[in-house]
Amino acid sequence: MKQGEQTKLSIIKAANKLFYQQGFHKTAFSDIVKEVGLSKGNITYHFKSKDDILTAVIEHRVERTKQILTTWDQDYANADTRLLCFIDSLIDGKSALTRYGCPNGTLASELGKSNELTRQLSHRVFDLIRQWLSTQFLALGYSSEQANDRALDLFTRGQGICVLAQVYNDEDIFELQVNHLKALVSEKINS
Amino acid sequence: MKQGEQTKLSIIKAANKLFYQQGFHKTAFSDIVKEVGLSKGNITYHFKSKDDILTAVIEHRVERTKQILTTWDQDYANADTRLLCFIDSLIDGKSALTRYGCPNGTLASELGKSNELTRQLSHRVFDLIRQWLSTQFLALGYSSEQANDRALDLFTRGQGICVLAQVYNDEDIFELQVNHLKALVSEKINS
DNA sequence: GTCTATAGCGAGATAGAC
DNA sequence: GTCTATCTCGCTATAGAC
Repeated sequence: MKQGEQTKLSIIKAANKLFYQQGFHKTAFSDIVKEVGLSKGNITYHFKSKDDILTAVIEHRVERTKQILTTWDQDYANADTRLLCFIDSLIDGKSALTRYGCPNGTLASELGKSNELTRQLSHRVFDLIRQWLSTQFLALGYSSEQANDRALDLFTRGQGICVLAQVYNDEDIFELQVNHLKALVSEKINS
Repeated sequence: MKQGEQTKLSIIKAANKLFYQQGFHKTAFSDIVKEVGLSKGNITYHFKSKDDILTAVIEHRVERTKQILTTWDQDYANADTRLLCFIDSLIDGKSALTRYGCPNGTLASELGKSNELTRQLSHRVFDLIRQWLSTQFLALGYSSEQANDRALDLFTRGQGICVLAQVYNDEDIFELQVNHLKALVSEKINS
């Protein structure tokens, strides 16, 4: 990787972290400067505005999500194992998810209010995950329509749990509720 | 109501609307000034800072929520009717809920990241609703523990639906998913 | 490609007349 | 209690040296 690309990536990672932990509007350009440890001018050289950084961050999240889903596809042969793997990944991230909410959900909530462009970008991450979930349920033997319903339901509940757990700042609520989601995977078809 | 109180209320209502539609950090003091139609100095006379306005807005939401729940308690005798009324109120508000998300959920998501005080204030609105839901399920014959579970589940799903519907900007997803929630009320006990 | 310096604006908050 | 005028600061963005 070229030096410029490396710098760009470090900026994206720093911004990604701050947008997640503080929110987009609360995060100032100077916060990113501090976090990444380079000069303000240098960052502006790579991204001409804060909105440009935001776009890059969301693109980065899209790519990262693709990677993870592909890895799961490669590592696990069975759809139910994959789905449980998805759910376990929520448990693994419970500390951050409880403290800051879902990275994609909270960003979408914040930006969706005012910014149509970024709402559509967030939309893409959501689609990736929904489609992947739907594909797994399809492999489990559900009909196309049922699989979509299951995927949407599982996803919706995951988002809701993140909101509630954050409000109550309670990892136990998070873990308990997420474990309930496992029933959605193991339930009998047409039940 | 005294004149000062009236003015205070109009400021709170304007801020409430803007915090909902734009988010807290995106809403500038001057936005509130424009919305309420009074001078900047006058607003500062009633609330010395933006954070003060925020606190008042949340208090206002708490009181408003109490009012609504009390009204439902008075107007409907049966717990299942009350619960359906809650769900129908979501359908009624689907346009705004899809466009801007849940007022309490999105505010909590935004503020919970950084501000412990306001996270706890949001917490109060959530508790009111959760407790009320739990009370209704208790009246339906569920055990105390089951009633709490049902309430949390219903609430969690409602929040998740708001997030998804906002991301996709799709009122149909919203209405469809919310209608699914009615099953939680009419399901047989211990099912 | 990275830096320092600064421009220009709008934010939140204050002072004081009426 | 409401207004106008103003202050100060921190924000995003730009210019130009190295």
